Amino acid sequence: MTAPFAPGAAIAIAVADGVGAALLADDVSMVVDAADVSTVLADIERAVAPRWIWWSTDTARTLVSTGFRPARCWDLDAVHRLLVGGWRGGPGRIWAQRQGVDTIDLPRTAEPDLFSLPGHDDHTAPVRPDGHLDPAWVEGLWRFDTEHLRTWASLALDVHHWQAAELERLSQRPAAISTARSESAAALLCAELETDGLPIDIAGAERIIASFIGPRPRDAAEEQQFAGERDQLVLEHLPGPPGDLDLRNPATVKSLLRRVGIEVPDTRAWRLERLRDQDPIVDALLTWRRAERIATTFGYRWLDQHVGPDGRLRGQWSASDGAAGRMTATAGLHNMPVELRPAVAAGADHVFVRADLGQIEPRILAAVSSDDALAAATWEDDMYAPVAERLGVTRDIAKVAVLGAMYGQTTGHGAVALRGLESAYPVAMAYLDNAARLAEGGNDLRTRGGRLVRMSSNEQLDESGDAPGRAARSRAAARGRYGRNAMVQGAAAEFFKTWAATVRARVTPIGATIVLCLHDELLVHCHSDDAAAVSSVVTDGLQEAGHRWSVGVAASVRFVADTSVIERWSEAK
DNA sequence: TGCGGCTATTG
DNA sequence: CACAATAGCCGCAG
Repeated sequence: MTAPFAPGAAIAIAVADGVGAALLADDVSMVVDAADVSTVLADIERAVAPRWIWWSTDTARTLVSTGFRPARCWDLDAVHRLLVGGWRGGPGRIWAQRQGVDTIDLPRTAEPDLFSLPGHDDHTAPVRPDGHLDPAWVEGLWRFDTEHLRTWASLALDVHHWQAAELERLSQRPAAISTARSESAAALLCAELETDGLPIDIAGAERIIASFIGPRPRDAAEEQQFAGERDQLVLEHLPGPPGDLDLRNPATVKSLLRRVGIEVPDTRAWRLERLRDQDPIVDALLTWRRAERIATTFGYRWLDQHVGPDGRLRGQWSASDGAAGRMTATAGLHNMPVELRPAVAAGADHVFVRADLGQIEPRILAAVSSDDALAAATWEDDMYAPVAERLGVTRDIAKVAVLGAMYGQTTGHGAVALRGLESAYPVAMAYLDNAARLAEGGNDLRTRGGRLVRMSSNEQLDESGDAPGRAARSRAAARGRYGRNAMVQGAAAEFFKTWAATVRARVTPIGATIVLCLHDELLVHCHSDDAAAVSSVVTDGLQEAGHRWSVGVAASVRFVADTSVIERWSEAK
């Protein structure tokens, strides 16, 4: 059975569990039985190395679960989010965008009721007369035949052509097409991350948790008892009757502190930290907070819910969430306390190759703004050193100033150095100011990779008839900071995904897998014997991504990564 | 029961 | 304590 597709063809694929798959290129179509999906796709992959086109990452999840991991893809949902911004997607919205019809009030299917007969309805056409997709037709796909899947694939192919043409029209054209591909690859990677999970040493994790909150409680009553005992370690410092105080209530904590003569506007840890000497109860409270955090969020329940019997921590991954399109993950994969990192451990005979990008945001700023002077600073391993020298300030001040410029800070220690930045790096600073000014005025922005950052219909803060008062100015300033930062953070996210996609492609033949993406950090799990090879891939992949990033940029920017081979995540510096 | 406020953690 | 995110618990409104 030879695949009739042309080398490198764009092949739309629609799959349904138990039904099979329909494959469609411009001039070729094919239907595959459910049982043969993974083998047939693997054959085609080997023969013609196509780019697979699908409606949503759910297709990627289906393929990964059948054992087929495509090399290249185009995820209509991922590209849609790139084109129109935000996190919303789905076939109905994607199709409406392609048709140029209203996307505010999309048709929905009626709630299923006793009168609608499953498997038998009148919906025979996918597109309604008003141009919208018929949601009932789409939702019924899974129980239809391969002929319907073929229709679904042909619509995907149509949207793919349209999206590619739209990207061509953008002023960021070359970057946007390449971003569409890496965003798609990142979505596929998300499906793999969900399947593979992060290797965890369960016994080690339990020991760490126990060191904070004691042994695993046998039942709810014991859990409550242990919690009460932890509370007591704080309350016993109080003069007078302990009463029935709830340490989880900030207002209670504030009045509790008042009883020992401490007055604070809020009870955040960084504020209490400076008051440790004032009264022993402060230290007890901070220790209690730490334990409480482990108990509620990263305790035994977390372990039981998210770590499988195979010792893998699994969460849901999104390839582009939020304003800037960073990757996000649930199950604590992105905010695990450092104390728990020793429990992230490679399997037997395996290691992690860990790499994190150094000073990624200022380097990205140099690239997207084409600031020659700032780009020159990126030639150094520590780019804040030359910046500090040029500004005549310490390295720490220089760092705070650069970060402050990207975040939109206007007060504090960095404020003075900020003025120095404006004369030393006028191009980069003008780039940021321009983004902030546009965002303040409610104008949409696009990152270098072409992602739309919506400021016009932003749910952030809409006000009807607001007088130009303090509140309105404050909201405008907030929009400015939001937009200014999104241009840098968003481009950094795109760069990271380009890097991750490259590493994914190169590391797969070695038999290694990416098990964690953390904004500027990659964790690759591989056999110990392959550590050196994987390390090279990670480093070379960065050079490749950096080179691609510098195309069309006047200034040449250097990107750096710190790479190490470790057995536990905590071993990294 | 849903939502805003507060708090914690991470990059 | 600026930018982004997930997630828990509390009090309050409905």
